[in-house]
Amino acid sequence: MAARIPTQKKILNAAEMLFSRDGFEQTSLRQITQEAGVNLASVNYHFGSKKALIQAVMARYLVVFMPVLEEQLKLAEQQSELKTEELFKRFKIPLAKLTEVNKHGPDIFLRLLGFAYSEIQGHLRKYTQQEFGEVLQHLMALLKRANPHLDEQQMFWRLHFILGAAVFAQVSGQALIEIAEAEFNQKVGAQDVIDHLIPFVSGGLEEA
Amino acid sequence: MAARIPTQKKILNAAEMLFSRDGFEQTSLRQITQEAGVNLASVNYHFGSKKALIQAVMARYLVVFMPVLEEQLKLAEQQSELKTEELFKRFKIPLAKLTEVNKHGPDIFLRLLGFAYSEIQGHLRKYTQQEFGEVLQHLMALLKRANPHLDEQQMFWRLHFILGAAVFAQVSGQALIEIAEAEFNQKVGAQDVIDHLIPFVSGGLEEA
DNA sequence: GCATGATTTAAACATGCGTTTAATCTAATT
DNA sequence: AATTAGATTAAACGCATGTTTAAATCATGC
Repeated sequence: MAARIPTQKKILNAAEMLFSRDGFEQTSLRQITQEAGVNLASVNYHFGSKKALIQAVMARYLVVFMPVLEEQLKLAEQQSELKTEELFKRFKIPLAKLTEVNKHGPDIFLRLLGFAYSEIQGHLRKYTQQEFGEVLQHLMALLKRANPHLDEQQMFWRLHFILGAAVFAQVSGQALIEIAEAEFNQKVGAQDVIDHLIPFVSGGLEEA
Repeated sequence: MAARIPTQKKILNAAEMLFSRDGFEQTSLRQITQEAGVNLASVNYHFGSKKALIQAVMARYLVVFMPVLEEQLKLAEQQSELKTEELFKRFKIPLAKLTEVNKHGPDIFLRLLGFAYSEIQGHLRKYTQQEFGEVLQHLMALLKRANPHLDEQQMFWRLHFILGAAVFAQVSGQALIEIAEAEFNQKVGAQDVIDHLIPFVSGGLEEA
């Protein structure tokens, strides 16, 4: 018993935990390797660089998340009437799928994504844009169909505001959740935050 | 002629330019002092530390912005009917006042504020909260009056989403503005971004 | 059971940061 | 003109980071 966990997985798990808690830049390789119980040099041996490790951590979730999201958007596309809020709600399905990667997969992934966007590291922006670009354009097209009363410029800015609200909610997430829990005396999960977020961004986008 | 500019002001100007362009953490004292044409050690001599320099840069704008904002909120308070969008629009007055500090004062201040909130440096969070806390609570109370249909929890989360959208818009600001200008063939200022932001956050907040 | 290639290890490397030091220069006062 | 307090300077300090090195260890196939 005590199935031996390969070094790479040990590193990925420790990195994921620390990245999602503190952010990419704020987490050092020394913290990661200590947490993982492996040698400092093994990150560069197995992954090549910190950048590559970050991408590997993201990849574990993206390969699950992306196809399911794309599938959901295709389903939405086939419907005759297209409502904004319904479109956003479809994000919940690929998100829920991430529990298969990790019990707290959805929470972790959203926080990672938040840091990926808020830390303006070029390589990460390029990477996520590369991974997300197509799907985001798909989403944009559908949102335009659902909101024909908005012109290109309004749509452009509002989409980025939405992104900002979502990212900020995740990055400030744990601190905010703790405040909310203390304030309202009830447990709050990342999923609950999403449930608050969806009507907000829908209302903001649809506003005349 | 060629009125001699004191070292402190040279440092503040250079720091402000670099901080608002790249963020606080991303800007080193060596960059600042080189840009200002002064010695590296003079920052610590005149300001004590980098932290203190950051606060000094913020202070030049806060001392102008805050009293005018508070004044506007007081005016809003006296009105019988309180509309969300009108409340947000009142931010434009203290913001416009910042042109007295610097021609691009509003743009610069908003970006600085964005970085102040997105970079989770404890001391900055504490500082801005200390400066802003009272006014933010004032705003929160007024928004509650304008939106009696929302419960405490909805209000809590939506306010933070709004903050996120605003912060993100400013931090990603220059990149987004450049994209928008290329896309729509017209000049875009930070003020224009605000004009797009206000209906979005108003709609999002009011949503049933 | 040994040879070989993959892995792990401790140590050093190179770089950049904020800060401090101590000497030098400047300008006003006596 | 000498003194003195303030301002500036070049250099170094101490620390943390990601990365690289080269030796030691491990595991696997013959």
